[in-house]
Amino acid sequence: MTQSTPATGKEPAGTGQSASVPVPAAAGGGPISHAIFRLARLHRMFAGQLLRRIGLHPGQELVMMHLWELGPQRQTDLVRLLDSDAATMTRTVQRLEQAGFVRRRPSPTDKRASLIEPTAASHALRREVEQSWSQLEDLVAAGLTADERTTALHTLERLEQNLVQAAADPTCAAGS
Amino acid sequence: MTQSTPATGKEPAGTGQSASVPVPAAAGGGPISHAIFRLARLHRMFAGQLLRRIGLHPGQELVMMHLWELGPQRQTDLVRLLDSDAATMTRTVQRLEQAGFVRRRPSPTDKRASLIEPTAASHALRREVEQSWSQLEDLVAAGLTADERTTALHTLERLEQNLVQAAADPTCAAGS
DNA sequence: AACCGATGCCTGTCTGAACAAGTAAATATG
DNA sequence: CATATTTACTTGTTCAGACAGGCATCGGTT
Repeated sequence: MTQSTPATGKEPAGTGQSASVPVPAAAGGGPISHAIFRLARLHRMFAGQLLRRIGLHPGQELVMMHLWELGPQRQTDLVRLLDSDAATMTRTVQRLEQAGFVRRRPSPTDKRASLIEPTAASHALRREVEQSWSQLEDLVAAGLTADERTTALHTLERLEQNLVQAAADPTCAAGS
Repeated sequence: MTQSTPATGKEPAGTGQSASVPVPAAAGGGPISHAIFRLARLHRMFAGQLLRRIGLHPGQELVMMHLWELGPQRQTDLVRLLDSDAATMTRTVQRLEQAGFVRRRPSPTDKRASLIEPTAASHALRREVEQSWSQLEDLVAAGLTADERTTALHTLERLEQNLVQAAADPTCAAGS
């Protein structure tokens, strides 16, 4: 019971939450956290359903987008670009390779590394992927004016920046 | 939609993104989606690190919070409360049981169901879990006034509502 | 009573994500 | 040149989440 009631006097149960958004008091201690959690979940679910149609799993499309745009990359580069994990990238690339969307070529300058490049077959997906992203964006930002979208984006980035800073801050308990 | 028109758009620069937020043009087609994605990722990571200290994995704490608050529940109830999956719940409960945080008791009225209840040992975690949630909330909303927090919460809920509505909307391509 | 659909739960499979550990090559250092 | 150290990648393990399928029970109907 940190602050179950925001100072602004918002009725907890009265926030017009639809039935599909169960907000038991369990989450009262972190309303924003809980909202992020739910939004992220829904968002990911939608992304998954859009991607499923084009034969990709969530996460894979990001790899492909970077490859399409930047050309062949080493796995390390992809890891850095996506802020992902080397182990995850290894397996994701393996699955993309198995699915025929990427190919591996040994790096000419480094025997440890291999260059990942999109296959011709993959380019057929590019449009659909970009379209899906636009579609998702329209879904999530439906009914928002350009101004409101900008504001929403700022809000999200503000929250993100808080976490980014906290990660870099030594006082943070979650510091790596 | 179609505002993206990323076909030739080499116009990344724009939004003055900070250095720690790699926003290659790949995400230009869905800035809000991308922001949600990144925020969620960071947020989850922090939650994971906070929870790790108290021996729980992300997701498990939600189950426990509901059990602490509502008392013994059937798995189906937990699934509905968390808007989760029956299969996932089965395994999550198994792990919580194995970890000694919950116990299973056959339902007196339904031979199919069992009641999941928190163990005495689990109650020792309750405070820490709630504290972690507060801590996470403070991290993610650091530097925001009460007003700004309310606004941020509204923004998140607005986006969520858009997705919820889209899910219910027959015109939605992502309909089940 | 017999049937049948709905419900509660479980298992298998596949995916991403994270952590730990290990291999091989490149690079720096002695 | 020989030895560390760093880098690139792989593998193993564990977890959540989603989907498909299966089994037992419950309920309502016939």
